[in-house]
Formats: sequence, structure tokens, C-alpha cells
Amino acid sequence: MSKKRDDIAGAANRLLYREGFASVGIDRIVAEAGVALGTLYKHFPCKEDVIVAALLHREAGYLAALEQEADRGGGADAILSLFDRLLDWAEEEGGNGCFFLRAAADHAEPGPIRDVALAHKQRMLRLIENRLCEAGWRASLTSRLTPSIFVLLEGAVAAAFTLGDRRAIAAARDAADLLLCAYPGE
Amino acid sequence: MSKKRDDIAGAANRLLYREGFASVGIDRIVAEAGVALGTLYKHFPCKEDVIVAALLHREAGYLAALEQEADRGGGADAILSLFDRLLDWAEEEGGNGCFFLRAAADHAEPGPIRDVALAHKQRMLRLIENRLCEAGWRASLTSRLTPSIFVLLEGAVAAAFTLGDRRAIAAARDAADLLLCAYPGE
DNA sequence: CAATTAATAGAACGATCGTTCTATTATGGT
DNA sequence: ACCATAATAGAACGATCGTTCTATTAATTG
Repeated sequence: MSKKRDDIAGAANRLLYREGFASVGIDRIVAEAGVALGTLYKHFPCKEDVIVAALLHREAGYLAALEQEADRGGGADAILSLFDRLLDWAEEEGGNGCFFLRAAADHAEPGPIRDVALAHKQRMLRLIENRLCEAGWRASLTSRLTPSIFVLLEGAVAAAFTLGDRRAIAAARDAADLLLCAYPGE
Repeated sequence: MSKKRDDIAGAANRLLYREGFASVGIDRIVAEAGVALGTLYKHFPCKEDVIVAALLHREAGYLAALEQEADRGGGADAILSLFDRLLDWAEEEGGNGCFFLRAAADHAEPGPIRDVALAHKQRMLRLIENRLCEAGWRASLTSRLTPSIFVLLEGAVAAAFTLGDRRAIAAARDAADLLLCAYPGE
């Protein structure tokens, strides 16, 4: 709601994604946001809450971009376009992998950060399920296909990140295509 | 070569995998290894090198376990057994995901840690390729199947980690099975 | 046994970083 | 113009943690 608060969340989003959670401090975030240190602590009680805000900030843009894909076709393309988005992001953002997976990896103990990461992944599962359903797959098939598509998406980002090579995303897309053809809908 | 050095690497492996790279300090590692602080710094110049040793220590056990799988069958089973190993590890180790992926995620800047993580992933790619080749797949098919199988393995660990649910591994295994049937070898 | 080396416990340093505090300055509403 | 609130710059504190140092004790070898 507050403009400053959103500036901080956006700056944290950019900075933490690019350089990691441990190595970028509060001072870097306030500098990037163009905001004073005291202002940050007026909006957030501690750094952990800034990280949570950064994750939520990213997810908002994430889901918004997925919802309003203009070029998304029907049928299998409704699913395969998810891999194309992944390719776009890998180029734009420098290929630093999944922000939420990295957040979870950095914070082993349970807590709000793990909760946000888990919630995001569950949202992705639902999104896949919905698209399969809308594209005409039967319920029995969607419940079987959804986890497989999800695993391919997760693997695509992870592999592109560690290998530093976007070709893994294309391989995942091909596998998804084959999967969807093997269990056709409509 | 040195026993102490190996103790330290093993302790770091266990501790860092369980609790993460940032949140466990040198003091915790020496305590777990049953070794004095000075001894650690006689064997390693800095913490980063301890982390590298921990990664290499894990990879040694990792590859050793994969090489001498007794129950690994021929054909498609040579590949599918990789997913079964993953299931075992997810149970034994508490499901904290891929150590190497997490190491890369925690260290955004290039350096020895990223190098070890990348080398491990490339080794996994070669392992998959070799198994496909030994199981009788033609070269043109192995080069197409290898990245897809790799992405499924990566996605399986990542998804099981973030969701806290081993069922994702089974979904990946099923998808791999289907893929191997669609492009049969032998 | 002697002598060199490795290992130990623990104090101490230095840097980083999250967080708080103070004093000053801009901002917005009535 | 006035007042309350928010924002700013920057100093300061406290804790953590990687690293070094010292003095003492155990282990090894010739």
C-alpha cells in the first residue's frame, strides 16, 4: 500500500535475486531503493520480513505475467507456453534460477520464508492443473500429468541455472510435449 | 590423505547439508568433527575451502553408490534405478534437496564452489549418457534423451525438497519411463 | 628417551552486519 | 503558516563469525 514499502520490496527483489540472500545486506537494499535506513525499519521489523516482501513482490509479477499471456494458445500450447516464459526469464534475469527454491535452500529451518516458497510452488501446481483442465484433459489425466509437468518445469530452471545453459529448458519442453501427446486431452 | 582432514570434510558435509551454508559456522564444524580450531586451519586456508571439501566428500559417496548398484537392471531400468536411489536419499537424509544446487544457489558469484557444482552436474549428464549407451540406445537418441532425463532428475529432487513430498520423485520416474518407451533402445 | 611435529583449548582481533538512536530536514493536511 | 508525521543521514551498539595467536599437551619417529 505504501509507495516506500513497495520500493523497498522491489529493490530487495532485484538485489537478492541477483546476488543471493546472505551476501547482500540491509545497507545495499536501502541504497538500491533510494531510501533511508530508518525508513526501512519503519516498514519492516527485521530483514527476514524484507526477504518475505521481496518474494511476494516477485510472485505478484510472476503470476500476473502468466495470467495474461497474449500468445498462449489452447490445448497443449497452454502448457508448453509455460516453458517459453521460462526461457524469456532466463534471458532477462541472467539465469539465476528459481528465486523461491533458492530462498528455501538458503533457509533450512521452518519459518515464513519456507512458507512463502511452499505456497508459491503449490500455486504453480494449481495453475498447471487449471490449464490442463481448461484445455480439456479429463480429471483422472490431469491429476497424473500435473506433477510430471511441474517436475519438468522445476528441473528446467534448476538445470539451466547450474549448467548455465538454457538448452535444458528446451529439453524439458520437448519432454512435456511428448507427455501431453501420450496422454491426449480434448 | 590425512585422517583429520577427512573427518573435517565429512563433518562439514553432514552439517552443511542439514542446516545450510550460511547458518553453520566454523566452530560448529570443528565440534562435529571432534577437532580443534587450529587443526582445521592447518588443513584448510579458509571456510570456502572447507565447503569445497564437503562438496567433494559428498560427491565421492554419491558416485560410489551409483556405480555399484547391485539391483540395477538392464535396459530402461538402468535409468529408472536412478530415481529409486533418489527416493532412498530423500528418506535417509531428510529431504534437503540437492547439495550442489543449494551450494550454487548460496554462492551467486563465480568461484570454486560454483565450479564444483557445475562439474558434478556435468558428471551426472555423462553418467546418464553412458547408461543409455550401455543399455543399447543409439547415439542420436541418447543425445536427445540425456538432457530430458537429467531435467527430470533435477526436477524430482527440487520438487521433493520445496514441497516436502517424495511423491514428486515417483511422478518424475513415471515420466522418464514413458519417455524411454517412446524412444526405445536395444 | 629425546626432539620434532601435530593437536588442543581458549583467548583475542577485526570485520561485517542487523538493529537502534539522535538530530535534522522535508512533507502534507487544515 | 502551523503542526504532526514521515524521511534522511549518519553515528553507535551488540552480536556473530572468520581468522590468528599463545601456551600447553599428546603423538610420532629416529
